[in-house]
Amino acid sequence: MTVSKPDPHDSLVFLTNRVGRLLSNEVRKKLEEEEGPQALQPTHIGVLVDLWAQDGVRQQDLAVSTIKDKGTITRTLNILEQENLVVRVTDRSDKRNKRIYLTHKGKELEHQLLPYAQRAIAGATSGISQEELCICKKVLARLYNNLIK
Amino acid sequence: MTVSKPDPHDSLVFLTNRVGRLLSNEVRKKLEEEEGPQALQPTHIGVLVDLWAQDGVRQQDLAVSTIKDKGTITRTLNILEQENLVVRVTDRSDKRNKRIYLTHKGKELEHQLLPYAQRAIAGATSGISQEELCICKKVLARLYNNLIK
DNA sequence: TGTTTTTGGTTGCAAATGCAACTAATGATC
DNA sequence: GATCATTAGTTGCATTTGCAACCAAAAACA
Repeated sequence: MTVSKPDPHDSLVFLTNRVGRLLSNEVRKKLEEEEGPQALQPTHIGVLVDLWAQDGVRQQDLAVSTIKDKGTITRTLNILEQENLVVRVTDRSDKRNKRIYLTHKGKELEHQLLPYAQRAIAGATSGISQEELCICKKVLARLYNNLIK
Repeated sequence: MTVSKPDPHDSLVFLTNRVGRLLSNEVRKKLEEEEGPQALQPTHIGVLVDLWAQDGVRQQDLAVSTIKDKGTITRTLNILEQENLVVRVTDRSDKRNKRIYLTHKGKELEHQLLPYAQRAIAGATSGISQEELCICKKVLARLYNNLIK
């Protein structure tokens, strides 16, 4: 009986990781070309992305949603706070919690960054049909939801 | 004119990065549950994955294909060599190049690791139709090919 | 109410990473 | 053939990361 050799490059684990990193690099590269050296690390942007979806969340929530250690979140927020992109507000009803809010500058940044992400995606998706792309995103979203719980 | 607020969570950049990391973590977790603490880091496995597809390549090729700094590859290979998973062979016709070959142990590892990856994928893809999954992978593969050149 | 457990956030430490400077080998140009 | 430019790999350094130990606040329980 013949068993076809499994191709790792055909695996979802491989594909999502590589495409993810390549896309991030692409965004970063385009950003640097036009805006000069970037202080913001991928993780910093990852945290911001989650805050853009919803702010006022706790550090612990960010750790879970960004899939990072909570110590990493602490330090990332130190930097974002220095850059005046976010503020930490201690929860008065439960002083263990710190709620993270975007500043005006932090909210602005989304609009600045978005075009670069869109351009990177546009470049990468050229020659791929809209329907298939749409299905791909739908599947990824379902994978995401399956995995975060 | 109304512009719908862009949802970062709907972006390919976001989805591929998160799903990729979640899947990798899943594999790692399952692996540790059954095999105890793991010495191999994600990057190490990433290099191995490329070697499983084809070995005898140069360090520089690995740096490009794994999307990592070449210094990182040097150090990763130091560890993989210590673990007797790969060997470095200086190219006789061009002494700058070192060709990386899998050892027997290195080749074996693919078969050991694969079930964990497959189980992680099976868990994540439950409830998703085969066709859609197939399209998703096809699109990711095309994105990958668009991005690496 | 007093004690124990749990939870959110911070910090120390060791390992990993990207960048830039460096060395060695090859290729290009004169 | 000597000199200069390029390429592959290594190394030093500063930054990032995850883990584990820690502290403070709240919850659970007696």
